[in-house]
Amino acid sequence: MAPRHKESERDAVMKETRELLLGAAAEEFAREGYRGANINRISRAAGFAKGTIYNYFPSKRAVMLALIEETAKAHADYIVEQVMEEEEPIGRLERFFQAGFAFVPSHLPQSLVMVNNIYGPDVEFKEHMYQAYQPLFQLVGQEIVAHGIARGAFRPADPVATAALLMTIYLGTGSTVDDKGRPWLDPRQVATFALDGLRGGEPEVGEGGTS
Amino acid sequence: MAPRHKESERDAVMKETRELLLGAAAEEFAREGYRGANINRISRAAGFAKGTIYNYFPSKRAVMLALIEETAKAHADYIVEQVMEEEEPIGRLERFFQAGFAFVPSHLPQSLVMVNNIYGPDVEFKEHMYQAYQPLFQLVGQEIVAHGIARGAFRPADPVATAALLMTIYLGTGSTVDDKGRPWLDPRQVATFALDGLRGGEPEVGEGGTS
Amino acid sequence: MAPRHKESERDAVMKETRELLLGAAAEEFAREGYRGANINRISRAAGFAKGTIYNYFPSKRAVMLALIEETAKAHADYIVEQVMEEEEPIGRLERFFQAGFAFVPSHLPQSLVMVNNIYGPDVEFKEHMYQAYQPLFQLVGQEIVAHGIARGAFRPADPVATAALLMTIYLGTGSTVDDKGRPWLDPRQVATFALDGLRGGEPEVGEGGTS
Amino acid sequence: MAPRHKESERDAVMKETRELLLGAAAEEFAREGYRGANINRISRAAGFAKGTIYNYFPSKRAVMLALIEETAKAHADYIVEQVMEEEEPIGRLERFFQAGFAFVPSHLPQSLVMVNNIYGPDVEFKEHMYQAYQPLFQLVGQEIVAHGIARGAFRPADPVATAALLMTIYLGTGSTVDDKGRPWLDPRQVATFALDGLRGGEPEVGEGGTS
DNA sequence: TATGAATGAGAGTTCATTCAT
DNA sequence: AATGAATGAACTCTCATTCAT
Repeated sequence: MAPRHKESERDAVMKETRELLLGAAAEEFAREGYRGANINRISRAAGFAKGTIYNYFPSKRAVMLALIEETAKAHADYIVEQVMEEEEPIGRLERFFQAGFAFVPSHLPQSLVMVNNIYGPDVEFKEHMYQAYQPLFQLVGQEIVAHGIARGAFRPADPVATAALLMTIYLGTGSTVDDKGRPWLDPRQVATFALDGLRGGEPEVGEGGTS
Repeated sequence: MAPRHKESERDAVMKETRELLLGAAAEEFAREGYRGANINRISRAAGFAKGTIYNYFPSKRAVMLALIEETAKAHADYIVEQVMEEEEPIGRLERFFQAGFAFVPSHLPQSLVMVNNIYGPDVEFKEHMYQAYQPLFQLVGQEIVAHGIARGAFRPADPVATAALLMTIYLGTGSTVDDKGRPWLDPRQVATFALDGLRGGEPEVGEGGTS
Repeated sequence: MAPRHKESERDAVMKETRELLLGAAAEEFAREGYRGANINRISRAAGFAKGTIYNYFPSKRAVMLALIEETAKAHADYIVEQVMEEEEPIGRLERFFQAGFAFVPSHLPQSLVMVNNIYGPDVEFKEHMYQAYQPLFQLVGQEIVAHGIARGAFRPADPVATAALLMTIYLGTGSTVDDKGRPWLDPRQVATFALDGLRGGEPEVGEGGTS
Repeated sequence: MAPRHKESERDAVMKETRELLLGAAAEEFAREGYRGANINRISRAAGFAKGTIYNYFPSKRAVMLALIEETAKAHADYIVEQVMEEEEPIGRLERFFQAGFAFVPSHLPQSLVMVNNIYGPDVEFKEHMYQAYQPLFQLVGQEIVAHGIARGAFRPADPVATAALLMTIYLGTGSTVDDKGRPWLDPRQVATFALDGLRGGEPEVGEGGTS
């Protein structure tokens, strides 16, 4: 009944509203944590009345879950674009870290929220994170780790688990940039660690014993 | 007025009550996060009425701050005892990781809380963590990193920052042992990374370029 | 966006809700005192859920402060209307006392709260009372006291301070009408005192003496 | 069994402890009001542990009731001593006011508490005040008011009610000395009012009207 | 008699969510 | 689709009172 472009116009408006809400949510969640976040404040910060957010998400939890998904997608797009321009394993790994360290400040609230969820107490969010990042884990596992192992550049290891490790490292590293800029962790050094780790020296440290 | 034994007996009881409360707090904070934690539940879980915890700590925040301090102390004692039995740098580093990986499961709730604070949104807690861990950072920085650098076992790096990095690595690694034991991160591999990283291959990855 | 009537209709409803809440607050404060008053009970007594009052006032203190202001305004309107119909100083003073003694029973809870604040321990409330009553003090000071002094009907005295005294007298007098109607103080006699006091006989009682 | 003076010594100590507690209670009640007062703080301020006050008074209410009684007694003693030195009605009235205005600052916390109770919401305290002050009301009523009326110095009035009025006036006046010394009410002027009021000019103001 | 740890009812306040407009 | 008043569960913190020592 209504003209078709009206429909799609409304769709566009709704999509934009949704993005505004998720952006405001990222900032609120980053600043206050999930429990401390105020959903009314999110809706207001996005420029809407407090009830509006409930037209887009059924609950506060659903906002976080949606934010996790969106961020994982954006993250994956960003990483893939950068990594696939390179062919060599070492080069891909370097690209991966460059892209990773660039992603964090350019999506700071989102990154903080992700890290918060990784190490936070909420099991459902952790699980959702894990699911949402599967595609990226797979891709990094295949196109960087397995690729490098196959070419003999890296020592053998589980590709997906290693991908998770790599991402966790730079996400965590990037997130320790606190207000006062106190450098608990040094990104450069972290990257070096990771590269050395993948290339491998002798294996075996840990419970295994020294003998 | 009262005999001295009575006084010290009371002190002992109060000290134990305090420990019970902090133990219950660690579990609650680990399970629910700071914001989600219920201070009445903590007091009940420790075996007391809900008001009792306020005879020991003036506020919920104060409970967390005290827990951070206690844990940092226990952590430092634990690490130092293990590490100092060894003389060789590589041996010390291995001991450090063994002790670290052992500390986490033996103080799981406390460790989860620490990690949660490191990556959580509360700036006061972060700051307090940093302060409380200074002694351990110093010690690890001196007795492992600087010690190893001096003996040529490790490549040069800032000792204290490196100490923070090492601890963050195993704390974070140990804390991803979620309910289902899903191994996002593999401790052994992490330790290998770290050891390789300290021993060094070529430096330079990250923004710095290859030059 | 919404039609204008809707807006003003909502405004009217909110205003009425506010008045209901302040009315209930006056009764609760009068019966229990500020500290003893239960803000949930206020909201319930006004016909709302306990949280509703927080949509109108940010705190319990704010409710009291608003009540002080509203009452001072109502009080001033009431007094002014009565007093200004008369021209002669003595007549105005009589009108003032008539209006005052009539105001108290017709706004009994509010009056009790005011007196309670005047003689109560809360300095912020006292200060707020003083500020809120300034307009009435000024008016009574000018239109009754100074007016009467200028015409030679009253002896010279500071108009504003005298206004405060007069009001305090009838507020206090009216407020001793306790549940059992026990007449500690007799309004008629009080008014006589005040009139005689203003008209003056010999001055001087008390420590000083003008000689 | 125990020697007799030990007994009376203990009585003396207990009496002093009681006085210390009531003194601290007066200050706490004056500063915080009854509901806001903290009974533990009272016991501490008196130099004892928080439980000690319960060895002397069965409850917080009982502390206030005892304080009312003690203060009324002290007040009566003070007034009677001053007033009875004079024979003439006017002289007695002047003495009464002098003594009254002197009593308030020399027993400021107690006076503030009394006034607070007179105008406060607690009916039991009001009642207790009224009972405790009966002896003083009777005395002032007889020895000043009735005495003066009998000698033709004052106009006829109910002696006891007038006594209550006079006391209320100077208690209230003295109690408006707030922190900043803001003079809502001027003691001198108040005394003049009262004297004139007793001596009488024309009667009739108030609801009766003159017409 | 004095002590102070323990208790638990109760209060102020927050905020996710609902729903009539 | 957007609004915001209303709701009430839930939470932190206070403190009068008890009682074993």
